[in-house]
Amino acid sequence: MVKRTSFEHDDCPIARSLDAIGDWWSMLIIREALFGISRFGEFQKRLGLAKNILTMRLRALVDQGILKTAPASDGSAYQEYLLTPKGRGVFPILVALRQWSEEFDERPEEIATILIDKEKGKPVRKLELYSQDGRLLRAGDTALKPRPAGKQGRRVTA
Amino acid sequence: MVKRTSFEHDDCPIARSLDAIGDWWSMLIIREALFGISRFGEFQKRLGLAKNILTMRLRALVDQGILKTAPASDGSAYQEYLLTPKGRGVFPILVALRQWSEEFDERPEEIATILIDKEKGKPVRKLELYSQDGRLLRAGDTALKPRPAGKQGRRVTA
DNA sequence: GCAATCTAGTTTAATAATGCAACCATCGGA
DNA sequence: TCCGATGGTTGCATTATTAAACTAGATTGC
Repeated sequence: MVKRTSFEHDDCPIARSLDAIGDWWSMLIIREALFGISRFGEFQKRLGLAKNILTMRLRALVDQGILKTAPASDGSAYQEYLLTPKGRGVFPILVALRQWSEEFDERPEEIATILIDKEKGKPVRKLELYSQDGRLLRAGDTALKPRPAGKQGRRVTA
Repeated sequence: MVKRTSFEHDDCPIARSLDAIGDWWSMLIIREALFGISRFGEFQKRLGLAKNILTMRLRALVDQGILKTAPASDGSAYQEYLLTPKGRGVFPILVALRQWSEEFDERPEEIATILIDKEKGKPVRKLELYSQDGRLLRAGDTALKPRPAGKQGRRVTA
């Protein structure tokens, strides 16, 4: 059985996130949604994906509480797809992906857009990870600790 | 997963990142690598993926400059896979994925690990996005600007 | 020095996930 | 009522992913 292995029940939070939004289209759909896209047709036109795939992705995102459907809003009798707080919470992930590309892509000149802050119109800073007492942390400065309460499998996957 | 439409030449940096590392396994391979895993067999054992897929993923990651192969190191005559700076640059993306799961997962009690800073042993802060003058930015506070068309200027690596 | 085993793959066959195109249903307007 | 747009669904061909079997060189045991 081939069964695209699901990470839904993995105890690694990264795997769990990937299970939810770790495919090519879901992230891009959320990206569009963050820019205000809400209609089926708009998603389809801007992303250029097959409609059946879009149908499935939207349904999955709704099922997971990342999007919610609302009955119309602009007069038309159709529905629209709106981000929930969980969906808006994906924003930092998208920023991280964007910044990685900006920093390491071999042809950054092909990147068409820059993320700026609306108020000043200047590029945003790089996302950075800090300790609770304010030190800048890099990968090597961090470690994983088993989650305290509860006892469950020890498959400590990084 | 069919003709897996490639985003390689898309001008959106998010799409470009996803094209490079946006599949389940690549991210998880990099996650393991960040924790020091470097051998084929170790990756295979810890991730439980098919070996042929691992072969292809490792090769793709090497081709993209995310991993590099080094001839042995622990004595054995085999090779190992080491992260390049580009590979280590994925760290914030993984942190973002982890934190999204921690914040929004429906069964957070199933998450086995917590990311702490080594020095103090305390959980890290949440990744946050700041403007150049230090204001905390949310999705709605940002916008996209076309990249200043132009010369070969160095780019937004800030 | 020979067999057993470990490592790092490749090959194969089956199955599951896409992509594309065509089809269907509903709504609003003329 | 007919027409076009929106929001899907269905079929079919293509491709990806998988588990499992197989290979070949390196290492270990004896």
